[in-house]
Amino acid sequence: MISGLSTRLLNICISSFCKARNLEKAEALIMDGIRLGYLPDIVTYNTLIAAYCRFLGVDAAYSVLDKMKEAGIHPDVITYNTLITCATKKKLISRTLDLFHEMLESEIVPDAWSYNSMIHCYFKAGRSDDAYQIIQEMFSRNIAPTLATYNTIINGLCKAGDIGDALRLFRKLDVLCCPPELITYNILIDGLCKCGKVPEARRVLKELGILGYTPNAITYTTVITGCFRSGQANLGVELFSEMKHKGYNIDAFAYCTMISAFSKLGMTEEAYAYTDQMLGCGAPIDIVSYNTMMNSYCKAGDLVSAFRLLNEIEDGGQKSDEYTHTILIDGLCKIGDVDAARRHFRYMETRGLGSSIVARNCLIHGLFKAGQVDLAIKLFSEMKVKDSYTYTSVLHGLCKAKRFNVAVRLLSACLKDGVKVLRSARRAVLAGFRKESRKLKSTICLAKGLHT
DNA sequence: CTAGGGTTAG
Repeated sequence: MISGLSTRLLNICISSFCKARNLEKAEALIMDGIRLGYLPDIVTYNTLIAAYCRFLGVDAAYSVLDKMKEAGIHPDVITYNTLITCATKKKLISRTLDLFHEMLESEIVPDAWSYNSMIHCYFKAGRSDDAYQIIQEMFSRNIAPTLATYNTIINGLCKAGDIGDALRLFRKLDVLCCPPELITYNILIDGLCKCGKVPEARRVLKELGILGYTPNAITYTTVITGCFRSGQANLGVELFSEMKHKGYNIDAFAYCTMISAFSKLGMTEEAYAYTDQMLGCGAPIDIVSYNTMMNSYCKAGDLVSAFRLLNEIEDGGQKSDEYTHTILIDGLCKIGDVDAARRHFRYMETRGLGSSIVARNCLIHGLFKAGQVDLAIKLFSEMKVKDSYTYTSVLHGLCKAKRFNVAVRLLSACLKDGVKVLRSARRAVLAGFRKESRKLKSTICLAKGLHT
């Protein structure tokens, strides 16, 4: 009894150290506890695993799971849910699936949380059909869906472009005994904005107010992004100052919303003004904020400032990511320095980020633009995974280089494999090929004429 | 231990 109580107290202390990111202290406390005879329990380990997931990633967290098993404590459904959620957050799809299977093999019965995470995982991976299958499985196993389940599905449907189904499910929530909450409204508003239905989003916003919900900072930034996307920059700016005026916490999220919106419009001055505000307000600057600032510098052609930020990131002990380097590579290509872009891509590879399809797409585009056709084709043929951006860039590039025969063959391969290619690329290839054929025909006619 | 806002390419 006393031992149980003490372990519980120990767990509370460990939890607060974990929240403060002080994992060394947390582990030292576990060791102290063991010395005093208070053995860590499942809660201790789950707390530690959650902290490892948050700060060090799923691999590090998994090593705690091994230690836990060595100590004779069996992982439970919460242990696996924690790991699964972490893997999904990091977009490690196959890792998520492996963990789910491992959980089943360990005879741990998945609960609603597990299923919610799996649904989220499949939607995030763009695998809607697999998500539906998991939902089916959840129902057939009589696991009651929660509001989080419906929120996850509505979000997934929105992201998959299925706004109609998302709205239908949303309207059914009361009947399903899961009345929507603010988070549900935020999901729906974002989904509506992202598919261009800003007026509907504003209707939902109004409905939210009528029902007595108060929009939070997330609601605001979501609507602001929607305004900019629909060409209503003024309204976006207005809402931002309203947000400030009403005392909402203006954090890096809010500032980055404005910075990236103005960057997209090519309005450098405004983007820089919000950057100054962000840096001046003392909010912590995370990697996404750095990437946002770098992007605005790159869009303005100021690569010197962008690289200065890269040094700042690395000196400050933060880790640059795929976005960071892709932004730089694209920036270098846009100012015409493809050699530097290639060098930076090699640097990116040394950082273990070389598999980035977006970075490769940018580089291919830049190489074609700079007339380095053979290098572009080499990079293209080396790519293991290609997408519709890859093919569109390559088709445009081949047309620019007047290699219409290759382009036609590639285009027909795309059509056969169901790869979506921008209409502009399809038209360029066909127009070029027709023109080329006409030229060829007239040359043949001319040659025939000369010989007869 | 899940679900929502800000970062990249045609």
